[in-house]
Amino acid sequence: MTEYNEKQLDILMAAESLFASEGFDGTSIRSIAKVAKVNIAMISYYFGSKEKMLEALILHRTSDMKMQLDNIFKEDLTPLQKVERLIDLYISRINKNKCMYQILHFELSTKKRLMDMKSYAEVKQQNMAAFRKIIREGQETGLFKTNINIELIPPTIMGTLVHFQMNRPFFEAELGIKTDEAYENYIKKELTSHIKQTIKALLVHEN
Amino acid sequence: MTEYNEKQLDILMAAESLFASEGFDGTSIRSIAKVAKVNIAMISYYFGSKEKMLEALILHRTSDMKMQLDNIFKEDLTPLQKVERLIDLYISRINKNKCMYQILHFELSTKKRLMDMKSYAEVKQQNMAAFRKIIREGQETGLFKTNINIELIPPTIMGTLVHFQMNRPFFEAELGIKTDEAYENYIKKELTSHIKQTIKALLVHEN
Amino acid sequence: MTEYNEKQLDILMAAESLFASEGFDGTSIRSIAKVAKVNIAMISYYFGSKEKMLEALILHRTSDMKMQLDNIFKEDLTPLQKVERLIDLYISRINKNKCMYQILHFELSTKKRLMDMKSYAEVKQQNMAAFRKIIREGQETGLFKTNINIELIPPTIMGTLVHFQMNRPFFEAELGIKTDEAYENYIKKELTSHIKQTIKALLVHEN
Amino acid sequence: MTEYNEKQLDILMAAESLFASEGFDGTSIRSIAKVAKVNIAMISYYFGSKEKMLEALILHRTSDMKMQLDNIFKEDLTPLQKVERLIDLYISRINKNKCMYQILHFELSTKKRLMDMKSYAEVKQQNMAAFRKIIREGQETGLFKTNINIELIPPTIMGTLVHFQMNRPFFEAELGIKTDEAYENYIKKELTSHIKQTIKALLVHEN
DNA sequence: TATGAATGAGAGTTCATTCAT
DNA sequence: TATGAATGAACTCTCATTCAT
Repeated sequence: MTEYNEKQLDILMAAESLFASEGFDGTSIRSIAKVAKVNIAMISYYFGSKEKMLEALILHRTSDMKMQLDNIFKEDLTPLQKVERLIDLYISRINKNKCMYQILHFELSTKKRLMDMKSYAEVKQQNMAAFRKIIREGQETGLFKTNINIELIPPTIMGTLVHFQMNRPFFEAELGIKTDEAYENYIKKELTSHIKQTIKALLVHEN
Repeated sequence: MTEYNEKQLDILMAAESLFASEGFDGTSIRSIAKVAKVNIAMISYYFGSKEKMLEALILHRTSDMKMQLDNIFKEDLTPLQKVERLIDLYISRINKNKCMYQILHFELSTKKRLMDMKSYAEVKQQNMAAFRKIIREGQETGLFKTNINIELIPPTIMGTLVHFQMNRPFFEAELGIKTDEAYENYIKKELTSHIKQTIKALLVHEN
Repeated sequence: MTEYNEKQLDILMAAESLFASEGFDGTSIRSIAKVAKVNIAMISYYFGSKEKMLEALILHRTSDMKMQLDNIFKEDLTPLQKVERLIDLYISRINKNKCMYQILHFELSTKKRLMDMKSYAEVKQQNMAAFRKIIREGQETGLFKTNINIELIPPTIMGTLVHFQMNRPFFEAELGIKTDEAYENYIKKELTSHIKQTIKALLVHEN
Repeated sequence: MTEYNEKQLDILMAAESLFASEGFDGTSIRSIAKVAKVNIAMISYYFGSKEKMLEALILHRTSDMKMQLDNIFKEDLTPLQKVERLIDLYISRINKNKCMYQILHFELSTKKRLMDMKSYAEVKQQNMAAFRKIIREGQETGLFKTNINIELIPPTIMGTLVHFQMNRPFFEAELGIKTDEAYENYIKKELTSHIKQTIKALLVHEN
């Protein structure tokens, strides 16, 4: 949870944006330095290396994510309401951290990054654990079906959302959406609603 | 639909594998040449440039995908059976072309590849069209619900599957899977079953 | 004085044009083959190498030049008339062989071409000899001044002409000339006249 | 008029010498780096690219040339003396900047260098203007002939000189000159004298 | 005789990083 | 602490040439 000074944050934000749009290997530290308006040597100087800066960036962002779950459990909600709240949380988080998810999504899939992904793994484990807890709760009270594979619920939610984000040009054409705003709106309304409907159909006995 | 000779295919397959695991920018033509056991100059010689080789690769693979849909419509199946067949087709296709999907997934998401993605877009449009047709058929016969967003069904299927593929290390740990074979098996059985169950829950009225 | 077949001549002419405009090192055998519409391997096959083709080209063109001098001496002309005829011959020859002179001009000045320039040197020696002969003739008959450096007359003629050719963009601007035709015309009239006037002033006593 | 540090000047001088003897395309940046005893990457680092370095070199040298003309007009000389002084200036300048003239001479004649030659063109225009001014002055005072093409005087001077420089091997043989020193001496004495005599014969009425 | 396929060498350029200050 | 200068390594691509047919 190291604290970064302003220049360091400039670098991280420039890197985040560039890594997301150009990929890690496709981004040179020169371009990062240019966007962040700092000296080229600063990156190695502050973070040690390009790779270590990526680690720092991921750590920085994922540590943000960690402490948002607990609130859901504090309120007095039905299991289904909790699931819906969790879906809302997912979507808003991914929307907010689009760039970071883009990076994670790709970098995790290449075998060469041997970096310390513990932090991110923890976030995912927490999510999984939260889901498991809520669903078991719903199953115990007889609200939720029991013949379901709990571990595959989060990938259904996340996967649908991420797929929709990453194939944006296709869906823009398919759905006749033209502006950034309209796309974000579609996600917030239609896609969110669809995902909730899907998970609900999977979990809850019909009427 | 150009035909390639053996060496050209060697190059394309080496590139496919490396691009998938290292990314386009992370892969040097030297490493491709090494894996394909050809001279470095061959890549430029055959394909013009690294970038054009990627285009050729994508074209080569996506043109493969195009002609597999029709069979489903020829058989005499219920709409639900057709949907399930379609899901099977998706999964086997993605499993078979893991590398290409990995590449497409990333390259499509970076803004810089302006290459001709028509071929791939057509495949996706065909898939979407197939789904639309089947689901409308099911709706007309009263089997399927009508309050669903058809366009978001394919991303649900694809997204779930791709997410599971790309976060493999996490799910391996979470599910205690250790071998490649076991992971593939899990996809073929549990994940396939989960996706079918999900889509069915979404489409069909509970009895 | 080897005879070349049609394809070989195509190659030589393509090479001549490209060498003149792009330089020897700036011209690839690929581009020559393209312009000449022959297979790339033909150049090495016919001429042995790129360098040897240049030699062949120079030999081919300079051997053309060799046999044009004698006529002047056959006619019954005054020494001054002979000088003027020689100047005309120079200018028409350089105009006709612009490309070759451009090439020679450059290639001769780089130290690295160790090629056999005998043929071209012979042409120059012949020219020099012709001049010497004519001027001595004029001096003996008292028509020409005797305090002149005969060896420096040819470079004065050639130099003026070549300089005008090679700084064409500058003189076009300076003289307000806009078309190829007008430039050629200027050479044929004004420049030729100027050179003759210059040489005459140098050689002949003002009456 | 940018100032260059020592290493940059090393590079420029190495490049000048190599470009002159090998041509631009015939010179690799590796060889420049070797001669200048700097790292290969320095050339791109300092000048951006090989081509830009050539531009920098030309600009550097031509800007030197610009400010040498004025002195002639300050002194109290007859028009003929001024012409002779101008010829001396030309010759010494070309002798001093042999390499640069060699480069300019060739690069200007290939169509592909679209670089900013303004600086050099200005030098030439200044020269032309100086000549025009002096000759008109001589014509007005009745010293110089009026039936002459002023624009063609500079190319006569320059052309003769350059031709003599570029065909050095031929003239060495023809004149029996064997050393660098002797050749330079020949230029300073015989050639200079010949050019002056030529221009004088062209301009001035005999005795 | 003629050629498409293939190649090693080398081109210019950019890279992440280090070093002296 | 901060940075401009500098660098070796690696990059993609093109070169003239050769070889098997």
